[in-house]
Amino acid sequence: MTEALNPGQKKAVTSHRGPMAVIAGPGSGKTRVMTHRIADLVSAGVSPGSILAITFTNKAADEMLRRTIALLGPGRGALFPTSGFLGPSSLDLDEGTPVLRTFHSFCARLLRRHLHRIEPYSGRFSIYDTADQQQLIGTILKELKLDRTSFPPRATLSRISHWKNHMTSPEQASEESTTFREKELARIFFRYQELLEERDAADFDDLLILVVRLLREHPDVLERLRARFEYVMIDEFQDTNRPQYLMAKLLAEEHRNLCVTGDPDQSIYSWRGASPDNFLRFREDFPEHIVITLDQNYRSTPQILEVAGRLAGSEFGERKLFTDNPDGAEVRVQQLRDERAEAAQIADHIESWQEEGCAASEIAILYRVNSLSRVFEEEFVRRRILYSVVGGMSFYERKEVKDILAYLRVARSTRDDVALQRIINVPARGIGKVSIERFEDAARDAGRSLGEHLRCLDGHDEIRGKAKKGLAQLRDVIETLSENVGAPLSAQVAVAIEASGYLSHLERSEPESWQERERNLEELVAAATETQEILSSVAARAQNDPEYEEIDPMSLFLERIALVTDAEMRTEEKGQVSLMTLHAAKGLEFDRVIIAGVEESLIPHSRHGEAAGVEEERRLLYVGVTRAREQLLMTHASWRRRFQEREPRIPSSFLVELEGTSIVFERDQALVKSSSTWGQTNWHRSDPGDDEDDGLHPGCWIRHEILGRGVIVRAQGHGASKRISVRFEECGEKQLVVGYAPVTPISPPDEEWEPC
DNA sequence: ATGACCCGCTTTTTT
DNA sequence: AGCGGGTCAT
Ligand SMILES: Nc1ncnc2c1ncn2[C@@H]1O[C@H](COP(=O)(O)OP(=O)(O)OP(=O)(O)O)[C@@H](O)[C@H]1O
Repeated sequence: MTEALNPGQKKAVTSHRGPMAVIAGPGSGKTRVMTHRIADLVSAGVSPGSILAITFTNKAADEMLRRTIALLGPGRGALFPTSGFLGPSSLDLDEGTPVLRTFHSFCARLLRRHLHRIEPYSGRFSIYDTADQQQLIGTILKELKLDRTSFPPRATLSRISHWKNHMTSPEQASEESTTFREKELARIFFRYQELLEERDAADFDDLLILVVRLLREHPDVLERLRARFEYVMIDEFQDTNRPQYLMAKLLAEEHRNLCVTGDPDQSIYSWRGASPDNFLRFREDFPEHIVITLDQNYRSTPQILEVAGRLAGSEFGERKLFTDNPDGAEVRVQQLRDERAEAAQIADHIESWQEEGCAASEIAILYRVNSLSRVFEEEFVRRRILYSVVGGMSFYERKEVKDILAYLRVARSTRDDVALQRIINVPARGIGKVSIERFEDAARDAGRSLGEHLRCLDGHDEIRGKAKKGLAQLRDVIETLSENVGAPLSAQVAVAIEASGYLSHLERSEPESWQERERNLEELVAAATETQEILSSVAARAQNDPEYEEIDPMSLFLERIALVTDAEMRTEEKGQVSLMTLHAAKGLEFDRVIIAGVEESLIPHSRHGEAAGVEEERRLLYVGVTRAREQLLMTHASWRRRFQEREPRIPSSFLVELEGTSIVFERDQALVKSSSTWGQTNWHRSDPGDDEDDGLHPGCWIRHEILGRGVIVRAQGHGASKRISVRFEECGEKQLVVGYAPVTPISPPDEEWEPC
């Protein structure tokens, strides 16, 4: 198998030693460089096992491994089996396989082996996901007597995560805090970290931070890893954070073979502590590095790139892209009446594209927030369009699945109190709020975890009667599960469902949906079986490796569930349209892309983080636009249902900036009617020079086709992109873009209508 | 003291 | 819609 490389790519692929940064725009072949470079290293005789390649998602890792094997050809590729996430469990061994993983999965695997060296953790540490974290915060708020309205768990966690991603310790956070609120947050942070340690648990941020600590505090581990991974590569470098960079630096600063690829213009995860400033740090720490820029786009038509370029504007995109690709269809922007009309229109497009012969798997619908997927799903089900939603509410986030997983976690570790709290009275065993509180207090006073305290239940009697019986019952269930830890994974899962009496609980408490939920549990058993099979085959292959060290299967099973989102596990079936957020679309490409809900307050989102601001929103749309190969369509609705209300919507301000490109703007027919200020002409009247009096000044009255009558309170800008704030009689103040909003100046209403 | 039931708030993006 | 927090019947 061979694939073309341009001179820049070739240089990047064949420069094996020394630091290198490949900085290039979308579709310029960065990912292709990564795969070819791995293959080239191996062809040059480098041991595959000495290559560490970090990708942004697990899916990208699998894909890269697959492509590398294909490049090497059947003889060579067979050298390293496709083991994916569950692959060889001990990273220090198995020289035959390159390690292709995300930072998080790489770290988790490393910590399984080495975390016992950091007090007070063990190699069986639990990984806490967002739900676990939130539960922990809930516990802490109760303990510190803070209320959840002033410290919403979500926001609290994001503050804590921000500190952690900047490697700020709770002590430092407390010192730096000036306001009362910040100080309280720092207190929560302190306790949060304390409890994680007590519970032998790591959250996602800890996985990274603990590895940095491990490498700093244990030189022998660092030495071994440096010797093992002689070539380090990182993809999507613009979206790495502090701990990730430190880790890369620690691994590579001696041999200096660090290759990073990325595109600052596609940096969209600053809210997670990521920053393209890592490129600057790289330049300082590896001053002898070479920079390779690629500026030819192989993916998209000139029409799509024109839109991308305009979106980038002068803000970014100094790396101008050019393409030799032939002209394609015009980029279109469609306005629809409401979200249902939008979904119907999109379904129409998909049907006609499929008739043209476009494969469903080459079509993607992208949106800013997951909640938008629902209306599409409903429409697609009705129209029998096959689709698959990437992300959103995943299988492993279902309540029933999380409950059973909690049983498995409790059986594995007496320190995992979040898991125990989750199932202490599920199914109901007569242990109520008050009993739980007493039990927790007693455990804390005794200096024990809940799990330990439950074990020696008979030794104390702060709880009696029904609740005590319930606790004893729970203890016995956990006992049964613990005795089973050696059994095959699927058997362990089955026993958890069985011993807990979960099925009858479901039937009792979920009269509507118990059947579906039961099916989910069956699927969980099946997932365990599958994991077991993969692990057995990995173990079989490693048999002649005397140093092969097996990590317990349940740890790996739970780890995979925590770190590999279910979208990534789902085997991609052909013939399905993909639905996902703009974030999830990063790094992917499709023949035809529809970006839905391109409306103000959605993109740019009304609650974008303050640090990165609207510019990150702009980059996000830029990422979405540049996913398309042949055809791009953006839609926006004039009305959108949110919660129970129907809200009027105005088009994204980013669309206004796209006037004057080859984009075709189309309005919903039902809205066109006869309004004189609304028409094609508006689209081309953005020149501030020929500003005629449009009758739209503060104090003037207007009529909006949908919103009714209102008075202008503010006006900004000129021509079609002029923005006005209008106080409507019916629905309060709204912002409108003159070029989009169907507004007509009217004379002020008669005085007699005014209240006197 | 427990648990069934109702109400109000919430929804940005994710490893 | 889904969860925590409240109320009320057992
Ligand atoms: N030298 C080349 N000749 C022809 N096609 C190429 C070349 N290099 C890359 N491509 C193709 O261009 C497309 C984009 O490449 P790739 O995904 O590697 O880009 P990228 O830089 O990683 O993009 P992004 O930053 O948007 O994720 C792919 O379909 C790839 O096969």
